[in-house]
Amino acid sequence: MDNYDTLTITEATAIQKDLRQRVDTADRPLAIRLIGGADISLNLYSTTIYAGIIVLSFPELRPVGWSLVQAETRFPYVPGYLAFREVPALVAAWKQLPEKPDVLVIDGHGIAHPRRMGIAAHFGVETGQASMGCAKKLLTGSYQEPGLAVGSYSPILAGTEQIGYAFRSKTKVAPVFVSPGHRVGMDNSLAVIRQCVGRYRIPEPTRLAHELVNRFRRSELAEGWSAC
DNA sequence: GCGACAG
DNA sequence: ATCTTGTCGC
Repeated sequence: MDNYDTLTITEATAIQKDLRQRVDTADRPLAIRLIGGADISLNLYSTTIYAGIIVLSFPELRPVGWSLVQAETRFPYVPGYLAFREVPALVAAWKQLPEKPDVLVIDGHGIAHPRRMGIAAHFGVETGQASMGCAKKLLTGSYQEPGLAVGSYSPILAGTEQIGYAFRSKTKVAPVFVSPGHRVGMDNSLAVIRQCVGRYRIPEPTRLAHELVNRFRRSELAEGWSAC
């Protein structure tokens, strides 16, 4: 229950079904002072992963610190089971943060997942922290193309159930897909991401986290915690 | 059975 | 996920 490396897909599926019963996706007033971005980086064919979390002031979106952790993963990348590969390292990076952000945006989906337990929801339930997902590609569900103007959005549907939003972060550019993780509601997830848009398609939390872990993988940064 | 398939 | 330069389009 602590090491995911030897799990079978059947066992992983059972864990997702169990975690699903504990997710809290109710909308609520969010008072955000700090927001985090989480991502991992790796070399092709390597079992070593570089996980990182960057913390930004909100709503200014200025980096205030980060946490980096190098780890080994045995669990392969299997669509629908990304959490079993990346969450352990992200949790280690999370625990290392001296001050936790109010909401963590993770690269990947929240409940926009076949069993409503994508990496962001999984991480949130496991740590008890508010989290949401922001992915570059759809995993499951369908959506109508949002208007071409920045800020446009449309719901991601799984039958009649809404599981997220397709959000246009840049005019005439492919949308990003956001969804609640834990302790963040559907509308909350959209409101948060709207306030995280900088000059690029990828919202600042995950964009900066991606940049961070890549520099870490290339040995330009050291493992551990650092303030900006 | 067939196609789809986060990072 | 990662490897990479130029090039098309607004």
